[in-house]
Amino acid sequence: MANDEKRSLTLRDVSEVSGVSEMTVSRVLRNRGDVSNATRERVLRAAKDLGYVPNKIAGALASQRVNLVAVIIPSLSNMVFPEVLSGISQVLESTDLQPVVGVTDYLPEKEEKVLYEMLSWRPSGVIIAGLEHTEAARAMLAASGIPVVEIMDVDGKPVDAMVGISHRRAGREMAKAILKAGYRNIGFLGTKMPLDHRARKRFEGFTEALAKEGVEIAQKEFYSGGSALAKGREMTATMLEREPELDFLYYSNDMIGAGGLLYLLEQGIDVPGQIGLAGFNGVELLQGLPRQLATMDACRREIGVKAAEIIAAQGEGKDTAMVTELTPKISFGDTLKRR
Amino acid sequence: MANDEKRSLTLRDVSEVSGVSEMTVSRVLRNRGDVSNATRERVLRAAKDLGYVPNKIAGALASQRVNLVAVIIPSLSNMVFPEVLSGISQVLESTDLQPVVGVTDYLPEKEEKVLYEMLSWRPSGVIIAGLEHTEAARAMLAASGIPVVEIMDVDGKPVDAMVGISHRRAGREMAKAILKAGYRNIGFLGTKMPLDHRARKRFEGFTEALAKEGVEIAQKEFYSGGSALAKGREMTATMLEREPELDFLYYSNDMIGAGGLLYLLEQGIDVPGQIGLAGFNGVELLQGLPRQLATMDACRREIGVKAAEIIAAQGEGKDTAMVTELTPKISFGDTLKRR
DNA sequence: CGCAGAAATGTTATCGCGAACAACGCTTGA
DNA sequence: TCAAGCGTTGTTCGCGATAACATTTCTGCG
Repeated sequence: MANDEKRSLTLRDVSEVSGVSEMTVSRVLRNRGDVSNATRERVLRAAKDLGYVPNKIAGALASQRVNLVAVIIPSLSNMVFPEVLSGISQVLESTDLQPVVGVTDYLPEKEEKVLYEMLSWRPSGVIIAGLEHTEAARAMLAASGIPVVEIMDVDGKPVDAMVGISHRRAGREMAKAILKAGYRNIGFLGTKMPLDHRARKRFEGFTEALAKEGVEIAQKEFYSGGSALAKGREMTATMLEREPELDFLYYSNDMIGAGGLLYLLEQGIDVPGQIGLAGFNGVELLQGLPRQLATMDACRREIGVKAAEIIAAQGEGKDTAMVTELTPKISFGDTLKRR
Repeated sequence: MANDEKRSLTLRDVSEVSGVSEMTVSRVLRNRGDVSNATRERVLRAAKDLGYVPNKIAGALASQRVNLVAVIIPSLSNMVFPEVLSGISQVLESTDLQPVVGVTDYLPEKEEKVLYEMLSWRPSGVIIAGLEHTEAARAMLAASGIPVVEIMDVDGKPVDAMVGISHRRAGREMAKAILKAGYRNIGFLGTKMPLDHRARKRFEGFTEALAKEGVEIAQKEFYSGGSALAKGREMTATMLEREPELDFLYYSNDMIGAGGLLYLLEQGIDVPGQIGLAGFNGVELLQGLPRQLATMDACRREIGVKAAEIIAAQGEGKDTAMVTELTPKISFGDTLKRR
């Protein structure tokens, strides 16, 4: 069954064993073209006995086709991108395409490097998070000649196609809901965000909508690194110490929101009576919390699905919409009064 | 800067623009061999102007070398594997190797498929989670002729190298610690684990060590799917309803443990006085909980680091240890009495 | 039985790059 | 001035597969 040679097997080895030409072996293994059942079986048998695994490198070079889709995202360690990936995988599973993931750690230069690396494998498409890239990265994407889908965000101009939500609008909507519920003394807690453009846009939309009603954010607090849950806890404590009059806390993601929620409950503070809370993302984690945190679904899975569908469709020559804006819905949970 | 042709660029295009041979361009772009500064700069300039990205497919075929390391893991959506990955990436970053991730969803057939797919790209090494694979998968690994490191687990026989902890031992140690603290009426909560061999082994070690002291697990509960935090909560409620006399709950992972902890605290139950708790993995999340859950670190990052080091070393022809067993440490937290 | 047309199989020419070796040209010292 | 020596650049060939076309072997039907 196994083979112990140093040199790896080729079509030629299989063809010699099965007594047909390399071309026929190739046809059998790719299920393409007419091959009689007898030879097909003989070839499959030989391939299996030898433990032959086709060399896609050579195959790709010869056929000028690579069944890979580059997926470039900032991080795997929060809950958001794995869910996007799962949407992508689900769709691609029914095609012959395969996702390959690259992680950028929110660093533009690393993004550029990862992109270069992936493009050098000539994938069939690129799905990349965000609309902000280095100039070189944009140029590569534009020059690549393959379908490109920028995801998560629609506040900007895409190289090619984009699928996402408007984070500015998400921030605005949340602000409106908060104001409508009667809160006025609002604190914001988020990541240090020079490089997280989507968090920044939410923040901008949020402050903008507040300003329109003459409200200004009373307190801000930013973190970076560490356990988000713990950070949410700490930041909440710090902020309330500084400004006990706050009646609402808007967190830029659910994890720190959850940390804040746990802290407030521990302190015996009335949520949402005394203080209201809201996060962002709609992560699954929230379902296990003592109280349901108000949040806004970022449509992560759906974004992955749509993006993959675009790539798959373009692979088949079909035309597709260039911009797909999804609309997140507020979930009020138990931490944001309704009216 | 950008190029709009349909056909993608080749060395030839760059060579024509810069007026040297393709070989010289190749040398410049790979930083290999002697090239005068004048031509080097001319070539780099041309490549950049054209937006040329080398074709690694052709390069790999010609050089018979691929700088990819296949990393095959069951899931991305829990906290455990991303951390392993981060260890791997960190090490590989200082080499010219690059990880490529494949996900199996804990399904042996999918693992086999993913492995086949990855091997067909002729990577420089394979890092794969677990010691249990289909026979075909084992055969492929053995026949591949490249370094293979099986990770996470050392309770079994590896194809080649392995790095991990003994989950049987981890289960035993936790059992001992629990007994030593005086608990006797113990419940177990975990995943439905026919396919999660490591969870199964922990469970086996756990029951075995209890049995040695004449203790038997009083209640068991298994889940699958859904939000782990919420499941932990539900299962804990169910279990205590069925058997209020329990004085300890051992969870097969920290997420469900955290759900249980939150539930118990809400119910005003004295932890760890009335009921003790422990989980497994040592995930970062725990740091934000109201009380520190007892757990056992799975050495995830370190496993990734060691595995990557082995691959990197073998790439350079160095010999390495075939078995690396790491020893997890119990962290008592606030939910397991000390003696 | 014979021949058209389909089915099955083989042949040849790439694909884009890198390894190995060849050739070039400039410096240097006898 | 010229050969040796070295740094630099070019040529040839092949990596392992597939596309496109060529050829052979079956079929079926008049």
